[in-house]
Amino acid sequence: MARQRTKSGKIRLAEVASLAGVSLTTASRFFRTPEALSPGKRERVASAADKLGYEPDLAARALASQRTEVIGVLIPSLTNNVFSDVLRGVYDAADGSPFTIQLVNTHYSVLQEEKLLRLFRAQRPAGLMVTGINQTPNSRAVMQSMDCPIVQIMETGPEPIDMMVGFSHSDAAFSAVAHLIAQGRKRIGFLGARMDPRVQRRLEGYRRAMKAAALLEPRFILTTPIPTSVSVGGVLFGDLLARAPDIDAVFCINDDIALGTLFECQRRQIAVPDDIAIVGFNDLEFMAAAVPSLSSVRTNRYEMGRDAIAMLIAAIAGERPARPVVDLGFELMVRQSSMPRHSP
Amino acid sequence: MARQRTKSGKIRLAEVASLAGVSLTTASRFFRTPEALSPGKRERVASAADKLGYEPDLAARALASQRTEVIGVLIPSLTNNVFSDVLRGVYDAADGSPFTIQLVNTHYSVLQEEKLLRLFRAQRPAGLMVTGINQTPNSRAVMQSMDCPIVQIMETGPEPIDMMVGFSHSDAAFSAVAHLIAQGRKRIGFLGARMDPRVQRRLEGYRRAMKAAALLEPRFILTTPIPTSVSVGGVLFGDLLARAPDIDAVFCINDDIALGTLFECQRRQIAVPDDIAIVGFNDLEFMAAAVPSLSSVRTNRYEMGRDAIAMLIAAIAGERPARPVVDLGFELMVRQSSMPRHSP
DNA sequence: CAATCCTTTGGCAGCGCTGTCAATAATAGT
DNA sequence: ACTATTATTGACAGCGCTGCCAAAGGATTG
Repeated sequence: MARQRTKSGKIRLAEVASLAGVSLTTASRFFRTPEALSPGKRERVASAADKLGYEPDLAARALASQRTEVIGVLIPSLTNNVFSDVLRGVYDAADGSPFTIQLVNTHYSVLQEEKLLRLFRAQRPAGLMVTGINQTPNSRAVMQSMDCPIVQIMETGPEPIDMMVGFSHSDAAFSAVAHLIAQGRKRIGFLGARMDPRVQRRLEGYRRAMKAAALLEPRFILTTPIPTSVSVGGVLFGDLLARAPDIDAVFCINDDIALGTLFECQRRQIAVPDDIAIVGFNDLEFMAAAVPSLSSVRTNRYEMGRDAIAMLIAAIAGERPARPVVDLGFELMVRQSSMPRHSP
Repeated sequence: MARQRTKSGKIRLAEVASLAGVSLTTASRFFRTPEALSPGKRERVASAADKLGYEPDLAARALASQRTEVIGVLIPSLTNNVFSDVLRGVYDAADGSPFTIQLVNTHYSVLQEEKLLRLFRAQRPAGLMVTGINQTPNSRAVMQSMDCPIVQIMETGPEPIDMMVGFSHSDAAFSAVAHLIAQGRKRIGFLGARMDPRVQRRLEGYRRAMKAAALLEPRFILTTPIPTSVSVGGVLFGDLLARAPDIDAVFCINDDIALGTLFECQRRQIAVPDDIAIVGFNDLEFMAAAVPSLSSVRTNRYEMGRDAIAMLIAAIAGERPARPVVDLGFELMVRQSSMPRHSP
């Protein structure tokens, strides 16, 4: 009898086939197109595979079929807890599917992104998920040549490479600032850090809302390229106050900055919302628990990751979505920090 | 001339070889053992590969060599922001190496862990990183049969499967509670959620410290199986207060719970630290920024992920560490929330 | 100068699986 | 009953690369 077992003791498909009394081809077919097998053989291959504890060799499969079951995921940062929610959705959606997530970190660098895309292309992924819509022409070209479904997440915009699931950061910021204006706030600060493309668009939304109310003043806007954190939020707020002591509200580009601002207010005995109103962005869990509770713009991060991967998996199976661009929207969560002032 | 280019237009190694004027074997050797090539050929293969933009086919390589350059990483949760720091270290350490991280989520389930380990084994990873030390006998058996370096992280303990990098959660908790006792606190609550093995050991450390001071009382201990969050922290603290209104300090199993406790104190006008001292665990960034700043036990999560992967990569290269178990320790960060009371 | 050893190179047989095509069996149509 | 289809199955040739072994030089040694 010919060699059945591989050197390493691993069970090969040939062994399953011979135990089931079928050809290698039929055994292989059991895993690819089980419906093409007669019920009898299907059953026999299944039980043989089960009895032997067969696990397919993915490398051999990938080589022979020229396809993989890998979904490449490009994320700009692992630090940012926004992405940890997205990733939860990503992994949850991939769970139970045959697909494997291959996560890589671009560190907010478009060159790194280009390099990683080339690397992915060489491995023929089944699908690809990329963050944002600001890919370089080179990156777009690489993706276009990849012949696998691709989904862009976090934002929506014109000219999707393939599919998109996100929301309008500009509109979300606009609505937050419009809310503050509606509450009677006039001198609304903007606190931004690590000014990535999405944050830039939030700034754009802020500008649009302020300009519409004829309240826009450059001195209200304070940004820094350094990464965000709660401490940075406190420092930024302090700096803003030094520059524009008359502000009566701040829109923070994320919740860490907002929490840092709240702490700084507590430290300086500034009453929130009576002296200063605060609105954050993302609506992390702690915003509702803070004292006072902090207003924020809820974004659907988990759903974004989950739906993006689900769309990808469907597209890999040939089911193109009806609409390739999905806008998950946002919701303004108004809490104590941006409520009307107590009457004096 | 024989087929050079693969159907998909991908450049194969044979093409590089012929452009460089060497045999396929030599070209292959350039990527495996470049030092075995004569400088001249090495140079020619390098420039040919570069000119053609050659990217190796990893599936073919894996199949032929019976090895992969994949490091499997098993993490129990993607929600827990403790792990996002670990993962940052993991990905940073893998960056620049030929190794690829394959991340999977066990959802705190040992059965899931077992299943995932079997799946990994079938793909012959180059190395493996698993969380914690509470693997089932089955899981240990699978790992032992895997013939690749394995590192356990988050904790230290006896009988490493192979290597370990972590710290003693029990000692860390002990030192936090001992600190509170040293500050004159007598009725110290314990707030725990999602009681995973590491949290259990923190409880053990708390018990040890309290018992040593003859202060241990069951009513001080409040735990819940539900996942942690800031809100849950607030609720737990409220419940603890209802049960033991006389407590003068709380040790929280993580910083989210601690922050929730602080907020709940603010809500109830309980003075921190005068009425209640608070100590958290992990020392997330916001702890220092809170008002009052919150004491915590600093754990080296980033370093844990980074060092674990570095050890793995070294071990794959044949460089076994001098000591297979690395204790990264912890540091008690004493801040305002556990300072002495103001004199009355 | 021959014998020996080391360095460098190439030929070749797979790695475990899938895609293609042909063969056969079963079913339907006339 | 006989042919046309369709449903099942199997044989076989690779997928692109590496590991092994042998060959060819070159250097070294006695």
